[in-house]
Amino acid sequence: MKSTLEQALQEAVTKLLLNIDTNDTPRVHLTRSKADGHGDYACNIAMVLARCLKQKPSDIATNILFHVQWPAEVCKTEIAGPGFINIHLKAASEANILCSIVAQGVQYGNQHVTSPQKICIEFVSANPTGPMHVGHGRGAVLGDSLVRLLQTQGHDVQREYYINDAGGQIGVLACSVWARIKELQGQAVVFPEGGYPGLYIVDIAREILISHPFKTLLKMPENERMTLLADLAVSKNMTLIRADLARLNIHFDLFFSERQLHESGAVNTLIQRLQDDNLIFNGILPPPKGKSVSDYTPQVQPLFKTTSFGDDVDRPVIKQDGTPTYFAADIAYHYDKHGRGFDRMIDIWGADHGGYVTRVQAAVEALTGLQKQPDVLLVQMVNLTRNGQPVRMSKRAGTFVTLEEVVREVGADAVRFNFMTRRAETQFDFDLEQAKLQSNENPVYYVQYAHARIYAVLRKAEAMNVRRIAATDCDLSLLVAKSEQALIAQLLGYPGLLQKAADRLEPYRLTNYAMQLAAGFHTFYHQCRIIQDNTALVHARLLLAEAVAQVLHNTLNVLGVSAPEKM
RNA sequence: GCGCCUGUAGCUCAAUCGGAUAGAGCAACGGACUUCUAAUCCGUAGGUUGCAGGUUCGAUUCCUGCCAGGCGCACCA
Repeated sequence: MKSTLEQALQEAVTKLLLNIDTNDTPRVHLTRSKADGHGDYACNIAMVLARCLKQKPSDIATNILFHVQWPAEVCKTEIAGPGFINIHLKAASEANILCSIVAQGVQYGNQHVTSPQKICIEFVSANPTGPMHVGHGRGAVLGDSLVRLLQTQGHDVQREYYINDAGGQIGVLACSVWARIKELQGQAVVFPEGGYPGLYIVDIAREILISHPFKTLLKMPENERMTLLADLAVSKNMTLIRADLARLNIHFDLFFSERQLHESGAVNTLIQRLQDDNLIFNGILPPPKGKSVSDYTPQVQPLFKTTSFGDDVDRPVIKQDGTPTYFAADIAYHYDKHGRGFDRMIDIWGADHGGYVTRVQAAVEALTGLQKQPDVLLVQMVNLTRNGQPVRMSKRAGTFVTLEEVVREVGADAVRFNFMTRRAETQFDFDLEQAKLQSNENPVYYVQYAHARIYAVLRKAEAMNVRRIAATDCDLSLLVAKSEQALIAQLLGYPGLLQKAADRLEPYRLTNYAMQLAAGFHTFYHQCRIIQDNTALVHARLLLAEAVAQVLHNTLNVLGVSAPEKM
C-alpha cells in the first residue's frame, strides 16, 4: 500500500515538474503518521520541493493533490502543518496483511535483496587465556543477532571467531599453568610476574595432571613442555568459551587460529608482498603522545606505509626480535578473509580497540583496494555493578565476574534481550542484582508475556470449541477499534524495520520494536475482548492475535530469544 | 596534546538517514481482576534535548567552538 501511494504521488510530482527546469526529481518518501488525526501516512515532498520551486509548501501540496490519482483505498487527504500531505485510508483497508503474516509464518518480514552479499562477521574473539567476561558477552550477543538480522535480508552470513593463540600472552598462560601445576605438587613456587592469577588456571592445571603425569612433564625440555602446556591450556579455555557461547545459543561457523596463520607462512608471505609493493620502508617512529613511556628509544624499523591510506602514523609490522607484530598477523587474517570471497567483512571489537580501526582499514585498502573495510562496530564498555557498587573486571586481577555466572543468574534470554536494548556505542551499566529481578522491570519478560498470553487465548478458544475459519474468510473490516488499527499499523511496519536495522547494522532496534508491539497487544487485550459473542469478530480478533504472536516470535528469533507459549 | 564514542524527564533509554505537540519503562501519586494469564492495563505528574553560535520553511538530528564523562595513543595482544 505504501509503495502504491508513493508511486501515485511520484507521478503527480513528475507531472508538476514537467514545465519546470530542474535537474533532478526528488524521491517521494512516505512515513507512517505518528499522531492521531494525521491520517495513516504523511508525506513531506511539498516542503522538499519548496526550495527549488520557490513557492510556499502549502501551495505546492495543493498542486500535487490536484494532479494525483489515488487508489480506491484512500478516503481523504489533507494539507496540514507547514505543508504535510496527510493521507487517510478507509478503515481496515490494510488489514489483509494479517493473512499474509499468518501465511508466511516465520518468513514474514524477510526479503531477498537484489544483490545478496557473502558477509563475514567476526566477533567475540576473546583471548583464549581465560573465561569470557560480561563485556565479551555484549559483543557476542550483538554479533549473533547481527548475523541473524542480515540473514533475514537474504545475505549469506558467516560467524567467525579469531583465536589469538600466538604471541607472548600464550607464553604467560603456559607459565601460569606450570606454576599452578608445581603448586599442586606441593612445591613452593613464586607465581610468575604478570601471570594469570585466576583460579581457573588451577582447574586447568589439575585437569592436565590427570592426562599428563607430573614426572613426565618435569622430564621434558623446557621449550617442549611450555608448548605442550600452552596448547592444552588454549584448548581447554576454548572449550570453556564455546560452552559459554552455547549457553547463549551462539555457534560459530569457523574458529580461525592466529597461530595457523604464522605456521602456514601466510604472515611472512604477506610481509614479503608488502615489501615487493614498496609499502614497507625503514623509518623511525616518533614517541607516543600523551602517554609517558619511560623506555622510549628511537630506532629504525620496518614500517608499513599506512599513512598513504588514511592512517595517522605508519605502523611496524616486525618487532625488534624479528618476529611479526600482532598487526601483521591481523592484516594477513583480513587478507585471508578477502581471499575466501567475502564481499563484506564486519568486525565487532571492544571500545578499547577503537584506535586500531583506521590502521586495519588502511591495510585492507592497500592490499585489496576495498575502502572502509572491515566495517568495525565498536562495542562500548559494560560497567558491571552489584547493587550500584562497581565490580571490577580484570583478567589480571583474577576477580572478574564471568559471563557464565551472569548467564546462570539472569538466564540466556534476559542477557540477550537486555544487552540488545541499547545501541552498541553507548556505555552499558549492567547491575547484577537488578538484572536478576524476574519482574516487570525486565523488558524481556514483558515481551515474552505478551507472546504467552496470546497462546493462552488461543488455547482458551480451542477449549471452548471455537471453530477456526480460513484467514482469508475472516471479515477484517470489523477491526476498527483504535488499538486494533494501531496493532495492524505496527505489524505493517515490521519488514521496513528489519530492513532499516539491517542497513544500519543496528539490531537494538528490534528490542524497541518488540516492546512496542507487546505494549500494543496488551492495550488491545484490555480494550477488546477477543472471545465474546460476535463470532465474526472473534475470528477477526483471533487472527490479529495470531499475527501479533507470529511477529513477536520472528522478532525474538532474530534476537536469539525464545518465545514461550506458556509462562 | 590528538583521535574515537557519549551527553535527552529524578533514574535507564527512544525519537523512522532534518519533520508536525520530543516519547516509553522504572521510581511517585490515583484508579482497574465474579469474565480470554494483573509478569497486565488506564490516568496524573515530570523537559531551556550539556552550553553558545551557525545552516533553513523547520534542528535532539547537520556544521563550528566550548564543557563534562568513557576509551585509546611505538617496539603488547
